[in-house]
Amino acid sequence: MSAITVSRALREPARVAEETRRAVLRAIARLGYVPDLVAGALASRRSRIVGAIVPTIAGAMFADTVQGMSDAVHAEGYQLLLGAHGYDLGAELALVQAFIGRRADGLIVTGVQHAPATRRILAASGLPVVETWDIGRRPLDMIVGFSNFRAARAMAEYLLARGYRRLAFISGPLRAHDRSRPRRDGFRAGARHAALVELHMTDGSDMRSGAKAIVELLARDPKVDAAFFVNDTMAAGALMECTRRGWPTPGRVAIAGFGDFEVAAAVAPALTTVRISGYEIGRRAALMLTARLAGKEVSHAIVDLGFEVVARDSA
Amino acid sequence: MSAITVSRALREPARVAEETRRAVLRAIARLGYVPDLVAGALASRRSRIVGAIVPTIAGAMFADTVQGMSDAVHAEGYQLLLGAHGYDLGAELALVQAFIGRRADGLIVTGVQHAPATRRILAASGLPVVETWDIGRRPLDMIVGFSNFRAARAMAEYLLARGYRRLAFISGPLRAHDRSRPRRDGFRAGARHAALVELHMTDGSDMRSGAKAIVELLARDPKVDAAFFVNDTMAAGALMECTRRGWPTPGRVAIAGFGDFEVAAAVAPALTTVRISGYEIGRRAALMLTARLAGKEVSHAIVDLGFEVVARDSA
DNA sequence: CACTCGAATGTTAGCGCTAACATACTTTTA
DNA sequence: TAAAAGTATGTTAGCGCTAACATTCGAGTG
Repeated sequence: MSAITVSRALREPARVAEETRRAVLRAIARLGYVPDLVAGALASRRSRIVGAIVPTIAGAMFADTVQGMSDAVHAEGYQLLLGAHGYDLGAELALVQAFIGRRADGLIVTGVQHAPATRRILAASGLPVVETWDIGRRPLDMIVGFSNFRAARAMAEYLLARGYRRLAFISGPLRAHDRSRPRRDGFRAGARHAALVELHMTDGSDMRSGAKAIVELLARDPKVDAAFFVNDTMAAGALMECTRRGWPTPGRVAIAGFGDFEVAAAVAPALTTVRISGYEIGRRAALMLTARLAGKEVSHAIVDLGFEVVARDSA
Repeated sequence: MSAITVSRALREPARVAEETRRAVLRAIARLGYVPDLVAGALASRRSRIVGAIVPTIAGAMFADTVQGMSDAVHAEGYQLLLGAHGYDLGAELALVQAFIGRRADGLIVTGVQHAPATRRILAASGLPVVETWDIGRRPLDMIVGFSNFRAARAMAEYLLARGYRRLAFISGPLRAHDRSRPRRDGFRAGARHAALVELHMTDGSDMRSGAKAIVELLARDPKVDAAFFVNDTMAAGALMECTRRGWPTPGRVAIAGFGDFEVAAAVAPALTTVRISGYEIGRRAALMLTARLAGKEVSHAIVDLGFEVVARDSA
């Protein structure tokens, strides 16, 4: 029995006689043979590896997305090579190069902003790429996400419709290329007929930072009646701080978040937020990629998963 | 200039004349050459890939660990191949096989319980392995974690010392091989002189499940005066539910969690919990592995990161 | 019954790199 | 000053697999 027969028995069972296939499987079990996928990848020029790049894994935001990618990718028989760039476009470039060097069959990246060198290398590689977590005008290739601008604008409109008149936008550090910026711009657009205060915390976008922010905000401008946070983690932190200080929400100040993380529905009062599904973004991105790799025509190369303003008790 | 010179210029710059090295780098930049790490891995029999297997990526528990592994692994010039098995030992086996097939240089797995076939294959592979999130008597190879048993026991002792007399242990589904079991056993051991109620929710270990659990618990046994949850997520969910119902914590019932997740310090009242660092577990595991791969003698193959009962307001 | 055809299996070459050994040339040392 | 020891680069072979092209053989066809 030659090597190629074993190879075929494992990869294309239909092209091998039933009896041969069974003999191969028996021999493999007996010998504990584990096919070398590295050698296979070199010979076939397909690695069955998907590279994924997120800003950060920790935190509710992208952990779900990574889970979605992981689930979908494994279900399709691929492996997930993961990298986090910490909001550094240079680090993103390094990861893209490393993943291309690993001969990943396709890449999933976060956002639509990339260093020029990154765009160039991706284009030159000819690999299928999915951008996520945003919808841009000219995607590199495929894209799955939603409009951060419109989502934030919808929240501003919701707050105005509820009668709030002096709004605040609160974010963590505003990096050049994260999702805070379009959300701020969208919120500004929606709040253009109202007073708007902006506060950018420099020390993170976590619960502690949210707690600090709401105190700082109301000290600076006590008349603010509704605060929109760039994510639910910050918003929940702020909400808890209000509880601690006995400030009723929305009585003293209304609070809204973004993301509909698990914590949003669970806090008391429940958090008004914008629902988007990080898991679904990851899953769909992975499925689009593997479908393309399977030679299927991906008709919808731009998938807008949309968003939904979820009205709860806090605003 | 031969291929090997290019290879050396990139991998061992010191072994190539300065001038040659510069010429190589110039040519690489001009041609846009990206070394094929797959071919390199095949030839050198080292892939510079670390395989990591966690039960789940979503949720505060392991996302931090994955982040820690990712950071450390990239800093050492490795790539992270990630898999999640969803608490299924068969899926864990499949991932181990896939990662060995990918010729990962080493593996990081979660927990100390593995299918016999998994242990066999890992041993046969001869790869360095780090187990995490627990401390076992006979590790496969290296291990970094803490004693879930002792941590939970310490919490029981803390609660008794605070004067609580009727304790409850609340977890999600008790799987054969997750960290709930040693925590339950430890809590039992610490609570042996007190009344103990156990409640295992079948529908998850998230905030919603925690909220449901506390209601169910007090309906079943109104005299319980302190409830210990298997993780902070559940505990925070319960805490919020109490707030919602106007049950003072710890007035009506004391609540304690596990993990010292971000939410623990942020909720009101702040959550009494057991502090352990998921990030540090991931980071240390990765560093131990890469140190071993670099040929360094890893003297402490068993790293107990310990734990700390953090007394806050809820218990 | 020679012939085509298709199913099952085999042979050959090569994927792009690097380990190991070889060579050319320079510097040090006895 | 010739041998020894380094420094820089090159040559060869092969890592373990699979694409592409044989080959074999039995079944169906005219």
